[in-house]
Amino acid sequence: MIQELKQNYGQLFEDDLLNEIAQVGTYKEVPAGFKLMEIGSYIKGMPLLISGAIKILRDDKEGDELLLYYLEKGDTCSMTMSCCLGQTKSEIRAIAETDTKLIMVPVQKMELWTSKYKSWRNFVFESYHTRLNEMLHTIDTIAFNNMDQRLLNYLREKSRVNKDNSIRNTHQEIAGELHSSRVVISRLLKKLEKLGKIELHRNYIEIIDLD
Amino acid sequence: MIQELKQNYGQLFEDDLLNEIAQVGTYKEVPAGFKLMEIGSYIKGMPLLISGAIKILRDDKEGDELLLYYLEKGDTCSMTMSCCLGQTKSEIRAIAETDTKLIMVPVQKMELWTSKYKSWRNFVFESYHTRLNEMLHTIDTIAFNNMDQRLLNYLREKSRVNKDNSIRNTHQEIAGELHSSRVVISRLLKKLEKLGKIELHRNYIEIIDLD
DNA sequence: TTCTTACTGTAACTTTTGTTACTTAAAGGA
DNA sequence: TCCTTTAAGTAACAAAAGTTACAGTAAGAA
Repeated sequence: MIQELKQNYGQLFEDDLLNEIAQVGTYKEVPAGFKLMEIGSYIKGMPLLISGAIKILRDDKEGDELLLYYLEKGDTCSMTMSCCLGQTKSEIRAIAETDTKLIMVPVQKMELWTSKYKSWRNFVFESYHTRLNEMLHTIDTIAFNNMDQRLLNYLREKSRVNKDNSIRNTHQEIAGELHSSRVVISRLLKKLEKLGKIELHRNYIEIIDLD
Repeated sequence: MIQELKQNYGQLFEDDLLNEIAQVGTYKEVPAGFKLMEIGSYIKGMPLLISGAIKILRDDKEGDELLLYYLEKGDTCSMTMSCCLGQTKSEIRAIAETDTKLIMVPVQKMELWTSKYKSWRNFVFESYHTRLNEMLHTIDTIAFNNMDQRLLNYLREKSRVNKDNSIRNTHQEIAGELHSSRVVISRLLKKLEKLGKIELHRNYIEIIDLD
């Protein structure tokens, strides 16, 4: 674990902190689709991502989903930190988008490290910063774009985080993450196919050119 | 200023910190409508709200607005803190919703206080926490609700923040903050009036019962 | 192989939201 | 007072998104 840590967080954290993390943290490998956090559940640990990607989702009362953003290598979950302080329940759901390697750090250490290590403090602030901006971006997308534009963004992002030119999802699943309906998504995808941007297949979508 | 500080932040901060704030901070009273922050501008200070309310707005490329949330007594602007660290430009616009009293703290002090005062650190984290949740709530509203529901929420919030049963805005202004069009808002307001929830007048809306 | 299930395509229709255009009316200045 | 400006009401239409229903087809199970 310590090599993984040094490789990914070596420039960020001082050695003392790296050692502490190695001592109390647990290394985990989770497969794509693994649920790391459920809405309403209490939070035991804070994830430090080594590789892979985690998608963060929000639910409405009817249980419909909405994809907020992805966490990637070097990211942590600001929501988790945020919740830890208030001892509140999770407001979001976290699911591994790809096979993911991460280190789980017990939340109790949070406050201690925050006063002890400047680098940790900076890391935490930096995380909040990127997360707030990510949320702003999410709001922009929802508020200012039509569904066709949102769908394009979605395909681009998904392809990027998965490092895969094929989107291996059904239209139903995509509709869920965009909080739309299957028929609407099928319709718009067909339009994109006619524009030569994608190719539709059963269970996957081949990206041709999304510009 | 120091009384204002003690009254509003006395339980939160230790005396040393209160004194430091009093030394370097500047007390300000701004009238409703005053622009405190523009998108793209650099940030000089961090606001600590004493009374009143500030609305935080986001723009799209065409210059259309969207109301994100209000800052109130005891709040500060996490976006500002967030920007300070990265020395980046403001992503949002801040305009006084009501006459507002606040203390402006130079951003240079941020980092120092963060390591020096535990109470400051907690305050900053707490701010991030509430702001992230506020953003989540904003996303919920936009993504999961129709315009009529959003309008209802808007009227409720506005009335609460202004401590006023009349909404003193034109339909045009409301449409702007909800990122909709005047005609749509007029239409929905008329529907609410017919339901007996509000009364429409020129330049203001009387709230009857929003439940 | 056949059968069943899940995924996709598409038509027809509804609802919601946005747009254009025009009218009426209130407020405030000259 | 009249005139100008701005706000609000409304109709008619257009576009976007959601819904229902059903058909065709690929994939995997029996």
